[in-house]
Amino acid sequence: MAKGVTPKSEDYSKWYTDVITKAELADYGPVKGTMVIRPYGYGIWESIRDAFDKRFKDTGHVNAYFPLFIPKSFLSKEAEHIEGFAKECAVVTHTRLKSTEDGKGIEVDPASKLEEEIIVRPTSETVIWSMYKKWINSYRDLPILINQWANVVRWEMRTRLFLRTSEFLWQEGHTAHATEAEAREETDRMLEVYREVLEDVLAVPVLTGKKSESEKFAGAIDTLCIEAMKGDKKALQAGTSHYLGQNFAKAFEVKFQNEENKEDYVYATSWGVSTRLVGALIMVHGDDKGLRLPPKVAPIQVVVIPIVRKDDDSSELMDYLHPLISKLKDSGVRVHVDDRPKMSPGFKFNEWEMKGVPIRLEVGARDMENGEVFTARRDTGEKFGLTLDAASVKIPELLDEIQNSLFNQALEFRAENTHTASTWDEFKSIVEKGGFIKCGWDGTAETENKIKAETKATIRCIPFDEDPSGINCIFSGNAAKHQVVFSKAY
RNA sequence: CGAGGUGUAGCGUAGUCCGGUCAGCGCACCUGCUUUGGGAGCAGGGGGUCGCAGGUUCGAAUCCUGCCACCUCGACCA
Repeated sequence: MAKGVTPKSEDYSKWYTDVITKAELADYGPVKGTMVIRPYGYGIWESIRDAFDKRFKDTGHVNAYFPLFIPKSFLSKEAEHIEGFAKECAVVTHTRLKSTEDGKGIEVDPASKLEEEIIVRPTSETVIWSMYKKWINSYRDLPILINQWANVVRWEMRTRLFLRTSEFLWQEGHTAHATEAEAREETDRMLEVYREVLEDVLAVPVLTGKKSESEKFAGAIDTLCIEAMKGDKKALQAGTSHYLGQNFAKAFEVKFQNEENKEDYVYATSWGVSTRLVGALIMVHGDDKGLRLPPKVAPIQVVVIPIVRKDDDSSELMDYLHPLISKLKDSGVRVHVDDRPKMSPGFKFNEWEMKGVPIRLEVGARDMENGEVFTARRDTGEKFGLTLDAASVKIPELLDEIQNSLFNQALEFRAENTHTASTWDEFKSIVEKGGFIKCGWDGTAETENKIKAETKATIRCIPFDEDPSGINCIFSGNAAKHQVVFSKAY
């Protein structure tokens, strides 16, 4: 591994890609805009995925899998929806390759052209609702609470590792309900699941709220969202939960008979989070030494680095450590012993710091004599000795403490960079400095567009706890309809 | 699709103006010895059709032509 990363303050986006490549989270794929998630990065995703999956199941959902390929005709059924995705769909037009005339190359076989082209899913609403039509007849068939873990493809022009790639992994929940109230309740419930996982597991504080008309999902009635603040003070949409009303039910003619024996269209929701969350994790917690992982998602929570000098007996050291390591493992701590020979301890320290491991234990002859392990915290950089006996109890406590400390650091950072603006000049100067801006908005798309054109800041959300009474629109000066949060976003 | 820029080893690069011991350097990699508490040292070693295809020339990484690829910047996207 090469030396350090570009400092955050010098070039934030360079810092970001440096951390990803040097911590071996991901690499660029051979096709532009694609990404290989390497084992260490995938390990983080697995922790995130498992945390969500458990909560989805706990709230009554089941997993299923729908096809990657969608008939082109499906995409024309919900006008707004297709409008939103048309420009980024990959299309399958042929089904075969053949050798070229000279036998040296390979080319598309024109004879294999498809009658109806096939779309690679950019999201699965359409396939799923085509199936729900077959499965739903009566209110007794409802609700349907299905989630799928899948890859989707959105042919993006400008990509960034984890934040926006042509193909990404995600989870998409698609539920069908008999009443609007029930569907809206589901939308709220899943947003709350997202908030909880982000804050309690990823240690990323988020704002919760609703998207404005122009920022909402194509095809939704309402889009609820969680928004995080990255280390560059810009906003990152971390998850969305949509109330879709009867839009898709009408497009796919999904009707059911209700308890009064009347026919009605089904009410829908969809909600998703993606591998973008790995990017959020990096940007929210990382520092100039690399990643800092919250213990709950860290593939390795404690790394042990034995320090073996020339005449030392390494097996003696391992005997010394063994009881501690097995006690930690028994209490569910993910421990890794880095016993690679011929690598200096200093090199290992830096490497594991780059990879964001929360706790490092250095153990050599000196510690053995003292009956200690030398402990270093990744979040604060603090170092101290722990007696061998105390360590097995103290380390799990320390992991909890680090989890909290990372959350609190991020919360503090957000608080420092969240401002209230009451005049347009004030607004503009805060946009310059970066951060979230709380202010009034008259509720019109016109105002929203003008603000975006002039400052690049967008409405990130209308927070649930807004209080628009007595304030005016930051731009038009009219009475505010909402109190919103503006920010530049990724 | 509009405007710039770059292609030399896995990565980063020198050389290109002015053809000729220019195919070199750093990192990484391999071997050996000495090391090991914050990115070890020394010695030796492997690896390159100089983006591709033509052309000019006694001779091309270098000059000419044509391709190709990628990067950066401008069009409501987890």
